[in-house]
Amino acid sequence: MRWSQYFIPTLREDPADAEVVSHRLLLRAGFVRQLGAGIYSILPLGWRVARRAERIVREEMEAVGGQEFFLPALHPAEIWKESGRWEVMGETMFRLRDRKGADMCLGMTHEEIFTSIARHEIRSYKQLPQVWFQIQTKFRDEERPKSGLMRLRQFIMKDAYTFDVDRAGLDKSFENQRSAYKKIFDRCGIKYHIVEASSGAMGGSESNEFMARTSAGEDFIAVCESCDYAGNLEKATSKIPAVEDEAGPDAPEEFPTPGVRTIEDLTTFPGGAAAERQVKTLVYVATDGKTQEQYPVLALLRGDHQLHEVKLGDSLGASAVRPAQNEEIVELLGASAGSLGGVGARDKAAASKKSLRVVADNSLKGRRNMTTGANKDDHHLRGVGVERDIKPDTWADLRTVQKGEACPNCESGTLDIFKAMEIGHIFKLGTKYAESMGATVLTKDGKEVPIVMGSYGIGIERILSAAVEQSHDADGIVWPKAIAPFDVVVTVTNVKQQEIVDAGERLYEELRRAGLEVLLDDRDERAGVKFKDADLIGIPLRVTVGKKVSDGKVELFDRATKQSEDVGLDEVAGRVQGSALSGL
RNA sequence: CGGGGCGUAGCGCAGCCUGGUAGCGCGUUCGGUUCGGGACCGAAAGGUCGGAGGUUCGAAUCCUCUCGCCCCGACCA
Repeated sequence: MRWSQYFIPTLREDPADAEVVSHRLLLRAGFVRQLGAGIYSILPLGWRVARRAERIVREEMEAVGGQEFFLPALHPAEIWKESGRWEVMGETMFRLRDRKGADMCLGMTHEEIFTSIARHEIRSYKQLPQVWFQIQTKFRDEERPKSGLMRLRQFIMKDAYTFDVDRAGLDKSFENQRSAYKKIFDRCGIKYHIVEASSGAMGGSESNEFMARTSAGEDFIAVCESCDYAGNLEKATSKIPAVEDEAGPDAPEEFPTPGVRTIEDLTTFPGGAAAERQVKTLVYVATDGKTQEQYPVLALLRGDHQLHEVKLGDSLGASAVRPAQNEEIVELLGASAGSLGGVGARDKAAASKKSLRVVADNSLKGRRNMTTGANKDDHHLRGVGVERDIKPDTWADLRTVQKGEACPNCESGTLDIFKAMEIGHIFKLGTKYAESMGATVLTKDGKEVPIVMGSYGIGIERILSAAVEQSHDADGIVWPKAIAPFDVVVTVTNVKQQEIVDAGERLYEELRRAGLEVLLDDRDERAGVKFKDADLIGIPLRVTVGKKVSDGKVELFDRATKQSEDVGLDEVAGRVQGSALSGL
């Protein structure tokens, strides 16, 4: 490609609307342009990168038996009504009507469509397993599109689905996908962590997220510094030292605590208790995942621990949880936040005809002689035994892991916590869709069973964002070699000097013949402008053809290290080729 | 959806408070000098001031409505 003819609209100044690095650089370097909130046009340079990423994805999918489909983005409502997700997806689904008034939607994902193909065509265990995938545009009316290409309303996704006759088959398919994903992100030059994730109310027994570390990420993950343990904060656990309690009184004792509202207040109040000797009592309202009924929940934690709301929701099988309003709390327990406790809470709630669920964090197991609110304003109880006096309905992991705590998986490691963005997610779906949509096969012994499915996604644009987030400097993008828009840029420093131009042209041809993707900067611009632009768009290698050609030399410049070296014209092609193929 | 901010030339912004013929920088075009890290001089083109309605002799500026975008929060397979 000749730069003079190629469309690379670089911007000298930062676009006002771009906040995060990847957004800013992709815009400035001419890879994308915004059309609307969460809707982007991908320009030629950006499309080259996307196509290279897709190619890697395709190769690795095919390597584990994946067969590529191309499914519609426009779906009739019926199929979504069958799986029950026409309602579940709510406002996130783009909906429209055709000329006859029939409900339609734009696909957010393709479980339904693939399942419908499977149920019509797959009848026997002999046809399984199947691994199907596509690279397709997805539409999601996100409440808040943001951060450039990170949260889009229209985006390209590789979605794969596996179909197996039983759980064991699914486990194997899942493992195949997992290893394919590793290869994909390794090849793309993205550093990632595989974390255990909450599969939410959508069902599915197990899911792994592939998370790329970046401050622009939307999730927090906890990662062990010495072993390979990693978890999304909504799932991560840690080992914490146990607290030894002295034996307390035989029954809780109430005592007045005027003005005490917080855990902190009580630690300094005469006759109070240290935070780890208190029971923190939080009131939530949960929405049941199946019946959609709302009910109150008491979440109990150690005083110095923080609740993680997703964990609470998961422990209840709830589709949503929210903190209760103060009026609701008073109605339920007869006291305001600051004086709440689990002792007798169920009875108080029953008096107002509410059924209350009490969930306690695992760290409260066996604890006694603790202090907590008395459900009476300005009063607390001491000498409370959690099992003896509160009797929680459920024990669960509710607390938010903190940086520096001990790894739950190894002996010596501690956890680091940082932000990351989700670039891939693999799920064991099980039989959820097969059952609701009637996709069954006959087993060896003639039994009809639902197909066991897995679902696996990768956001293509997110590969671009993650790569830029992780690999850039003050001058611009530094593309990983495997997905760079070009392998090398040949910069002709002065197009008015024939000798330089001729040498550049010859080199351009030679490199192309060697099978490389080459960009020839043949623009009538000053050398400085060309260097700045080349740095900005992030081509891994630059060959500068300048005055030294009269000595038979050009300059080889490494974008990542900024090292340059004089190389003889006869050996450049070999050097460039070697470097371009050297992977990361 | 709640809170905040912003829509003025291709891009980045000023002008608005206190109404009176729309400006700056970058970019673009032409001429010249320059030519290895975003050159310089000179000339020029380019704007229904997001849209609609209103107040006024007169609206980018004041008022009402509306559309769009960004950020924070909530939300999120």
